[in-house]
Amino acid sequence: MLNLYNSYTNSLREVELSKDEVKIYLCGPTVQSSPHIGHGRSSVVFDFFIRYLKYLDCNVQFVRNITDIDDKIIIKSAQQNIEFQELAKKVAAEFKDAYDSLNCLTPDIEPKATEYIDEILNYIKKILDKDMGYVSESGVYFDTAAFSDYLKLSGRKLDEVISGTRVDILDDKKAPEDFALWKFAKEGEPYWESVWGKGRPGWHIECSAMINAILGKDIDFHCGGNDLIFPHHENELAQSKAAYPDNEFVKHWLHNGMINLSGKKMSKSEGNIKILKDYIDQYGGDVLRFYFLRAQYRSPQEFSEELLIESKTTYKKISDFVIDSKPQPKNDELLSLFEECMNDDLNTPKLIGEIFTQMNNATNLENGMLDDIKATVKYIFEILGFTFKKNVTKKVSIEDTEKFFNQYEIIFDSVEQAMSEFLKIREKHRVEKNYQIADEMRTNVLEIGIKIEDGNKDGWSWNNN
RNA sequence: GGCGACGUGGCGGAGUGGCUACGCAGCGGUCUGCAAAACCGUGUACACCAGUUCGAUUCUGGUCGUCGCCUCCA
Repeated sequence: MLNLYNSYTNSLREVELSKDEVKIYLCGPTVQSSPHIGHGRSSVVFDFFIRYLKYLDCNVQFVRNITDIDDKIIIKSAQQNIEFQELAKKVAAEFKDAYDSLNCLTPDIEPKATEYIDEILNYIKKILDKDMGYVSESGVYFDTAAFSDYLKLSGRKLDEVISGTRVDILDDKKAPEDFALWKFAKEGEPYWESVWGKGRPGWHIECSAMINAILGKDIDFHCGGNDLIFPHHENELAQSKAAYPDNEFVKHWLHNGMINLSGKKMSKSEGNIKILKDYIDQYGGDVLRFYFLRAQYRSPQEFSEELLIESKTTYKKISDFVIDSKPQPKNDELLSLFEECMNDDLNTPKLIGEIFTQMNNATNLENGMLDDIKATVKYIFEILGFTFKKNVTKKVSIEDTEKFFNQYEIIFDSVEQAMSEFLKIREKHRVEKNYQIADEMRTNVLEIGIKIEDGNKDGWSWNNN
C-alpha cells in the first residue's frame, strides 16, 4: 500500500513491489565543488526511503553515481591548476564524509563515469545503430526528432524548449534541442578514444549506460532533485528508450524539492549555497536528518540557522524521551501510524506530529505502556537512520578539552568518562552546599562547549549554538 | 511567455466538508539552593472574491501573490 508521487504521471500512484529485488538509482553529484545543504537533503530524503523499503523487507539494490568528468570539472581544475582527476577525487571524498556524517547508507555500487567509458561508448553505438543519433563536427548528438515521446517526462513543448534563452545553438546540430552524447575534445581538454574521435561523454549518457550495465534494462525507482527533471532525466529517458524501446526503463520517477534561502532556491548559480559540512560539524548528523525529516520530501524547504536550532531543540525532546530505552517494535498502534505516514508519499512531517501526540499521551500511561512507547519511538527513529549519538562539537579542540579537565585533576580519556568524573566532583560540592564552586564549575565547563542541566536525566549536553 | 507547484496562527508544518494536528517561540504556573531542564495550563490560523452546501480552511470558478523549471544545478 505504498503510495508515491510519480513525476512521470504527475500523480500519486500505488507502488507494486516485488520484494526480492528492488532496484534504485539515485542521481549523485557532479564532483566539482563542496556539498551543500541541498545535496544533503537529496541524500537523506532518499535514505529515509531506502531504509523504509528495507524495513518492508525489500531486497534493495541501491546505486548512486558520481559524475567525475564534465565541463565544470575541467574548467575548475584548470583554474586551480590541477588535473581534473585530482579535483574530482578531492570533492568525491568530501561527499563521502558528508554522507557518512549524515548516516546515509552506502550504495551497493557507486560507479564513476570515467570507469564506464567502454559501456558509454557501446551505449552510444547502440543509439546510432537505431538511427537515433548522428555524428557531426563538434560531437555525437541525440536526434530528438527521432524519439516521439521526447519531453513526456517534463511535460514541455518543443518550441518552448527551443525558445529558452540558454539553448546553445550550434550550427552542426540538426535541431537546437539535440543534446550531446559525446563531446569531441578541444585543445588541451581531457579525452578518451572513440571510433568517432577523441572526446568525453555528455552529461546524460553516463546514467543510461551505468544503469544498464549495473542494474539492467529496467529499474524500479529513479531518484534525484526536481531540477534534474529537465533536461537531465528527460534526456536520459530518451536515450534509454532509444536503445531499448521495448523496456519501460523506470517504473517510478521520484524527485525531491529544493532547499530555499529566504524563499529563493539555493544553488551554485545563485551563489547562495550553504556548505553542508559547516552545519554537520556544528549540529551533528542527527539534527540535520531531523531538519530534513520536518519537511515532506517534495516540498520546497526553507533553510536557516534558526530552523536548525529549532530542529535541535525538537530532536532533543525525542532523544531525551527515549534515552534509557532499547529500540524495539512494542507498540502496534505507533507502528501502524509510522507505516501509514510513510506509505502516504513519505509524509514525514505528519509522522513527527503523530509521534509527539503519542509521546504527550504517554505521560499519563502506566509504566509498562510508557516503556513500550519509548522503545517503539526509538525503534522508528533508528529505522529512519537516526543514531542517538551525542553530537560532539568540533569547535573546541581535543587539547583544550584535555587541558580543561586536567585543571580538576581528571585524566582525560573520553568526554563521557571525563564528564562523569567532573559531575561527581561537582555533585559532592553541591551536597556539601558549596554552591559557589558548583556554579563556577557549571559556568566554566561552558568553555569547552558543554552545558550542564541538573534536572535533565542525561545531566549534560554539547552546547554548540 | 510556456509548463508546474503552492498560499494555514509570530515561525515551521500536517490535515479535514461540521470534531484540539504537532513542534518551536510566547505567556501563566509547579518544581528547584540558583540557572537550566522537566512537568501542567494557555492560541477559534487557514490569501482575496464569488458559487455549491444546512454548513467550507477543506469542493468549483475567478482574482491577487509567491516559488520552481525552460539544457549550469540535488
